[in-house]
Amino acid sequence: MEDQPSPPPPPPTIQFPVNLMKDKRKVIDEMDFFSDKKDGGATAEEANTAVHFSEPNSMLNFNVNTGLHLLTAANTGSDQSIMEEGVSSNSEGKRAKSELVVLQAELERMNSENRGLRESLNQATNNINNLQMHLMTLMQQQQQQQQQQSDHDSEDHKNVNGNGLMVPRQFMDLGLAAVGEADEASLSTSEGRSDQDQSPENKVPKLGHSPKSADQTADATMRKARVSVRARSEAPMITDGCQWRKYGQKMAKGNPCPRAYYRCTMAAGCPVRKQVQRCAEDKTILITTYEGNHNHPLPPAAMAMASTTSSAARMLLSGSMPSADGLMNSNFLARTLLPCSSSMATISASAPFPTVTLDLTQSPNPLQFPRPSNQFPMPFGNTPQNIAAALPQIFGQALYNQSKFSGLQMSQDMHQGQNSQLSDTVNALATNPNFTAALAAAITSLIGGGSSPNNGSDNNNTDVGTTTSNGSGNHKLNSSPSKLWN
DNA sequence: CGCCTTTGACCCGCGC
DNA sequence: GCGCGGGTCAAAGGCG
Repeated sequence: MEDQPSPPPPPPTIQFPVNLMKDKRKVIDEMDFFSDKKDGGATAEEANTAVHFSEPNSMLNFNVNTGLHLLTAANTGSDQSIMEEGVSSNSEGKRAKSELVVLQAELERMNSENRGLRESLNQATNNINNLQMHLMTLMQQQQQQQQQQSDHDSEDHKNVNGNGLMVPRQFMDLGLAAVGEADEASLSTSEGRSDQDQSPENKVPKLGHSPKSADQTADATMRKARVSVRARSEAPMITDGCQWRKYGQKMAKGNPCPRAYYRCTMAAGCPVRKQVQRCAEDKTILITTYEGNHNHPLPPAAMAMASTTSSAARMLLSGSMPSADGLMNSNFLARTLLPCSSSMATISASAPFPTVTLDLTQSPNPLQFPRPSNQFPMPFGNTPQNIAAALPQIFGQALYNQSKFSGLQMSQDMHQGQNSQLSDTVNALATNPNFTAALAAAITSLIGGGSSPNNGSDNNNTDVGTTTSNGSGNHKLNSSPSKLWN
């Protein structure tokens, strides 16, 4: 119904039918049978329109509340007016009806317009979130590069495992010897792992059960590391930019609401799963649990959650191998890495899998962290769309803090010195109310038109083997990106 | 007709 | 070994 250019002024809704009627009348005038009726009707219409154009808005109001107004007029008005209305009650009723129709049409039009505006607003919000995400990813990349550089510069402050990957000393000290390798495996599991006809990744045995290789252990950990998001939402699912397909639903014990299982269908064999369940205590709270890492490039909106889950998994890997020490360390991490949101982010030791739980239901604006210079405020509300986009910031910051905490981070001065442009950009973002413009400028200055935003390698996507012919028998996957954006 | 959801069956791990 | 619960599969049906 876009044929009408949706004119802004209200009057046209009244004018249109008039013109149409006049035009039609001339044509139909040939037929006597219709001409009589049309004349009668037309006169009534014309009378209506005449009234409409001659009368001020008060007339419109009068017509809106026709019935009530007539009664009040009957109570207070003169007899003459009553008589006149009685005589012309027919045409009055017609006029009221037509006006009602017109108003309803107007209301409908405004509703649809409102809908469209809301959609575009959502889109704009998503775009902003995506841009934020890109900026965050770039920052993380830069930090990683600096970490690698600092690795060469000051080796006495770091632990380097056999593969040359840096491992936070803090975590190594807690007996997490496999972390480094696991981390590496998780980051690039596609590297020549034509390993034994390994069971599908979703059937990885529980950790520590069998003497698997470190790679497998890492895979299992990455697979099992989970990010749980609690958010208030009426929607059945939070919008995270990914394309999901429901593959199961179960009644979970202790919760009257069923738990739905989704798998990412943006690429064949993508191991990412998510579970969606309403909170038993408060059904307005939606609990979404993510698991795994995407093995494909993602649209910007989806990179948010991908970055989050991957970052969370890495954080868990760094701090919570399934040992008591690890889990204790995780809780320590949760408090340390997310100091301003201790009630918001928790790492569960009781869950069968290491799980980061983000509770976004408590604070009215939980994303407004007290922050160092490289953290973003989130000028948005706690909507499901924003939650997804907010998470990578949380974990990005967590990773940043983690690396800094573990002594891998270069000094803040050095960091800022090398990233003066970045810091300026971020500060501009933080202070500029015109966030979108500032963000666009920031991205432009940062990227300089160089990097492609949708490159799957620029986020935390683990390149989990595009060749992994997911043995889970999932062959009905569709990779058509037809509904990427819900 | 293809894609998606639904839903019962099945598998697996774990505790008793 | 058995039952329970979580997770996944896959046939069937719905929908656009």
